[in-house]
Amino acid sequence: MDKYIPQEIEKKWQKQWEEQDVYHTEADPSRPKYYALEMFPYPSGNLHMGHVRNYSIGDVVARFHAMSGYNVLHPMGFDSFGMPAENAAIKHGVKPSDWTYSNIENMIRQQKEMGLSYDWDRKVLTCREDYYRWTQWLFELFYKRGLAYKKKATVNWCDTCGTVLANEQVIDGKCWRCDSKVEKKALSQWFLKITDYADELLADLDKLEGWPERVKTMQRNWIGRSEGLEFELPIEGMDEKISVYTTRPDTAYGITFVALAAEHEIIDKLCENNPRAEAIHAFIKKVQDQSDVERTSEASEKEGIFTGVYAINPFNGNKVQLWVTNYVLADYGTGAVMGVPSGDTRDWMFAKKYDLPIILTLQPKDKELKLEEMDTAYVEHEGRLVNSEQFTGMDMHEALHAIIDYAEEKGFGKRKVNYRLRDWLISRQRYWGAPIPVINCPHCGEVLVPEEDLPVKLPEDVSFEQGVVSPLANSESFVHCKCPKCGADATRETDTMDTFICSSWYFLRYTDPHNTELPFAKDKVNYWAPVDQYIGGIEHAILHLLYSRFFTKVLRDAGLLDFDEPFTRLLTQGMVIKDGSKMSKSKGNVVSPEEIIGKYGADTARLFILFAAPVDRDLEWSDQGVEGAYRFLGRVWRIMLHFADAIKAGQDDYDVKALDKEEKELRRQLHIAIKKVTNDVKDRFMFNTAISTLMELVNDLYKFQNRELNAGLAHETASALLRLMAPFTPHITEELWHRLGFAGSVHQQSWPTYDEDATKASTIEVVLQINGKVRDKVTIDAGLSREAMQDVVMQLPRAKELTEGKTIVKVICVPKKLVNIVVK
RNA sequence: GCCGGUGUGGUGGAAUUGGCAGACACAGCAGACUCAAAAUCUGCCGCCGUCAAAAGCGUGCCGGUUCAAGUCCGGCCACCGGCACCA
Repeated sequence: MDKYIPQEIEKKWQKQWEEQDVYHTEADPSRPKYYALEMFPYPSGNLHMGHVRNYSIGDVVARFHAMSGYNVLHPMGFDSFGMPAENAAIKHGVKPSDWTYSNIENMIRQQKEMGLSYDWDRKVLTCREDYYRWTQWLFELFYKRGLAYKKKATVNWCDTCGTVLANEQVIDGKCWRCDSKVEKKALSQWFLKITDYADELLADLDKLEGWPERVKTMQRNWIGRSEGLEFELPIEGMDEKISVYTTRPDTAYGITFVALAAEHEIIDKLCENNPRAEAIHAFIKKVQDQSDVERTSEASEKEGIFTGVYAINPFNGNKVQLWVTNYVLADYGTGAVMGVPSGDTRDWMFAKKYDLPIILTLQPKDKELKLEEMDTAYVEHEGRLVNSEQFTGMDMHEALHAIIDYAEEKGFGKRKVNYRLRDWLISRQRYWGAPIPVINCPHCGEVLVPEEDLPVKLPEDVSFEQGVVSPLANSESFVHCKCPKCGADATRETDTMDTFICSSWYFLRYTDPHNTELPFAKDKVNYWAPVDQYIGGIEHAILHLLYSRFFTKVLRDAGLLDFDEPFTRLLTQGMVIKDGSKMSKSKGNVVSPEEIIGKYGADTARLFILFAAPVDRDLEWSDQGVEGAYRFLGRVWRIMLHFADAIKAGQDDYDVKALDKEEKELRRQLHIAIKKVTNDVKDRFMFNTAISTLMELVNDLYKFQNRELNAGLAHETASALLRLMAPFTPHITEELWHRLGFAGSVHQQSWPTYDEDATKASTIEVVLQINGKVRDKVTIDAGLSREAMQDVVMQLPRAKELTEGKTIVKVICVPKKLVNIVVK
């Protein structure tokens, strides 16, 4: 008998599928569509196991839906702008484009070796002119809609990367890519106004039922919406007011000071003719010399300096001190905070340190607080107000709203919603990215490059050297240009866009990848998108997934598409772990996909990775586990060929009544397996249990290896088994499909269906329980009534023995499952 | 601190609606085949106990609801992830 040699059959079928273009897709409004998408990779040069896992999952989803009758879009591309290409240029003197394209070529070869069902004709590379032209076009669309603007701001600077970073790209004060410490710099940079969409980005998370809870939670945290009151305190002796924001207006009668951020603009005015001015400026300098990390760390002490100036609490007319502090954030709320020591832990500590007064305004129900006995603030959201004039005695929640109403009525405050989310900084001082299509004219100011002049191409006369910031600024041919409006000599923007812009719309481009008139045609995008199932790593929970949602909403408002959310369902796969930690070169625990595929074949690699753990959990790599997957495929191979004659002789239509008892049971297991695998793949994404079901079915088939098997049943079983396995292991199933005489490609067959009646057994096993403990089992006729079943079980010797001399309190009978006798 | 997730044999994991805990696989042990080995096929495999059985124990911990709890409720613990001086 032929041996299973994956290397031969995989090559053969990959070639044939490619030649016959079997994965080509066209939009077809008469058919239901399914868009399955894996996050496109950065072209680092080689696939790693995380990729293999990602694509294996996606391929099962895509192939399953294709077999289930959907018109499936399953594309692949490369997120091919970015720093590593530039680093390669600096280190090895290769052009970023050459480095990138050769990496892409190698990775596509590896992806093809996996046997993935991509429509390669739709390949999207973000670094190609035919793509970044539309990235620039979209930037201009944002600009025209008032959503792209340039401003001078304190931004995050990574010196190692020689560029700025978005807030989302700063993780624990460090650069998301190179892990080096992020500094603050004041620069004029481009931003996208994602905050305009904060409310919708938050609210629509509730619509995303197919998203993991933790991803939605992360986005909620990141957006950080809060509701409260913004109100003004007049400054004593000056014609100025200071605005503060609070989520606890119910504590407003307890204000004893106001804390200002060191950067607050009113400080200059407060310092005029102020004997303390010098000390105040010295304090501010000290604060600003601290890094962001130091400043915001839990450990750093809250410090401040009294300005000598007082503000008036508009609620009760109290005089309160104005302090400059190191703990109030300049860019959140108003940059000034009301200080209520009795109701806020930080304010309490601050007041204790500088001996500021404390007023209690809230009493809990179950105990009575006394200021002199308290050693921290009372921060619970529960209780009744005290010392709060007309609001005294009111419940805290009621008072919160009543006090806002009062402030609005009196005209010194208003309801306000604040967000933690900041606008998206998109300028990057790097070469290998999409140039920002703006020209700076000495007369006209900032001017968009006319649409017909797009793309603004990356120049070739660029030298890459260590430490050079903004390579484009050093390119003569790039910088100098004419103003499109007035024709005067002008200069170009020399920053490129954050690569997260490129990846915020690539999934839309797949729907119409060759369009030269628009980024995508509306009918095509509306047919294919939104993505039905998106699959990728949790590391993109905020960055890419939030940005893509933002883009989708803006493009909807611009009329380019008709849906609100880009990804209907999201699956965040777990990491691939070896010896307890993520595979990485530095840890030396990397297993190369190429090696595994070379040794065992792609089918084994895919099967193992899908079987070893549920898709959303981390997966511990096991060489022995891979062996096990390979063994299973060998078992399938042998048992299928063992029954080859019967399978070929059998027909789709055969006399099921002619089957003997064992054969009937095999057929029953087959139909149970079809039901279970379908359910696991379609609704639950439980590929590990789907595969275990297939293994059980194969085990059942082995019970027949030393006896005859009905040809009709052999045929039915092989046909269904190969189709059930096809999405997981596309090559071996295709090979066996042909060898066993089935027509066409297994991948173009319809998904097997099951006969509910065929899954039913004629006899069932029921359990005898005494006081909830299993004491015996008995096989009964499946057709027995509840009463008859109970009688049979009650008559069991074990039942009699164990109830003898005891009182039967109760008998619970669960049809077809168990009888529980409760005795005393 | 707030939010989310996870916790089951030697190991990865299963148990979908409260109804036989441990499917499937890895590792291990044994048998068949073989001169032998590999490969393959078959069987055993939670702990304790027993010649074998029975009984008992067992899903992070404590308690509760229920005839019945891995699953529901209350209270903890540990680990992982996110947010955090956001007023």
